[in-house]
Amino acid sequence: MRQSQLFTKTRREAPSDEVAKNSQLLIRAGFIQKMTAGVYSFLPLGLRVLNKIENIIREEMNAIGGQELRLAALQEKSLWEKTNRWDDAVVDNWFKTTLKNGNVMGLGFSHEEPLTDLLRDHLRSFRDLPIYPYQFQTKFRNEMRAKSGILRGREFLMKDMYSFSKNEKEHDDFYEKAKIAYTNIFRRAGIGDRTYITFASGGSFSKYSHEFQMLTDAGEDIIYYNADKKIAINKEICNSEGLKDGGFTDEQLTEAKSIEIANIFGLGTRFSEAIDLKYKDAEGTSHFPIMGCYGIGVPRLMGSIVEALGDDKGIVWPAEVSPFAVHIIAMKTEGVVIEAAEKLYKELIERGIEVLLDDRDARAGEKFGDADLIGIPLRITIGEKSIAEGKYEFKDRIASKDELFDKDQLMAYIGKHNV
RNA sequence: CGGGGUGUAGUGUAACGGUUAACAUUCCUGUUUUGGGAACAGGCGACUCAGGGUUCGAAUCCCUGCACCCCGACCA
Repeated sequence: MRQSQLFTKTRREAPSDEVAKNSQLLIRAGFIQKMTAGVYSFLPLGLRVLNKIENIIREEMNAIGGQELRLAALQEKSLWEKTNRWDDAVVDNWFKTTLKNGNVMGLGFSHEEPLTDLLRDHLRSFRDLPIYPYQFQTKFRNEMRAKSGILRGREFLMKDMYSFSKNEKEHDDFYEKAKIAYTNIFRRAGIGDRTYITFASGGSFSKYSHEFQMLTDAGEDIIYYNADKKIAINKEICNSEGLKDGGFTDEQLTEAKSIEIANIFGLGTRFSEAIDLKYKDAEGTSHFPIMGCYGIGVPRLMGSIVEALGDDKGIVWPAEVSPFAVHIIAMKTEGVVIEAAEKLYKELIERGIEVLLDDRDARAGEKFGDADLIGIPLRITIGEKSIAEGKYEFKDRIASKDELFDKDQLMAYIGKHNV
């Protein structure tokens, strides 16, 4: 991509109503735009990141047997009445809308009901289990108060997986696999070192659940964690009973603010019973599958990465989620400089590397400033100096200065850090 | 949903109840520049959120609405 053709532009200042670091940087760098409170549009750069994150999640879900599908966003009343989740007194963040014929429909805030209902058409025998359908879908939640940029929106993309198992053991085995998959996701997204599997309350479905909490002051939760053992417990259940049930012994626990970027929990047979989803075992007896639910808010993960890694100059993207792998800065728009930059640009693209080429007619300071703000991890500066030496000026986003590489070194480095 | 605050060019800010609503930046023209947000000159861009009211006169004061932000509660 040529930066001169990118329709988004950076800005020096964030709008005054944006207070959160994640949305300030993402708006300034041209990744997102706010439509209204809690509702953001994703621009070309932002969508690239969203798609990168989505693909990491997809790969990890597929790796543990997930099958992707896509349910409808519009939800019908009668189905949700079966599980007693239609009434606004029970679920207070529904968005509801009325059809021309007067029927009321809801915009899905979660999808346990429609998926369970869908499976009534496909699940017959114990041979059909276990199954792990999942989707990426826009969720609508009528939050009392949207806040913190893209960390808590009223409309957001979510990956939600649901597991259907024959028995508790089968469910537990998968639940553990899901934990590992999630751990892989956050490691690949560059925040593994500060994300903790956190023993937490199970809400209305089960006594306990597991949250993936990333340490950040921008978060809304408080957890107690132990960095050495990589364990944590949510403050809401950090009492003698919770500690005992979570298997905590006498670890030193540190209190910290954190954000819940994912949550997994067992649903038991609450939904399969209410919606009457059954299968027959080898003896021909009917049973309700044991269900589990595994969610990740995609924009929230994106915002959390910005919160965690961004510095005073801008965003710092980990390699796997960066909108581009390499940012080439052409110091001039004419002569040998732009020729050399174009040549490298094409060469890298031929090697399958995603490159953003800053070919704008702008001054060096502005280009470097924008590059820092946009946060692509690898930067190559093409100018007369290095061309004369036959070298490439290379800089990691978080390094303090450039290094001079020859072509082989450069390609080797990019190959090693490109994903 | 309770409490508090704020709405002025694309963005950030200013303007005692009193000129043609100012400054910076962005953007456009031109000249000179060209390795960490250049200099000069010129120019575009605002019914001051909406609707009422007070006043000789309202961006400014009052009322209503809407929107946004913050704190809290809530977050299946």
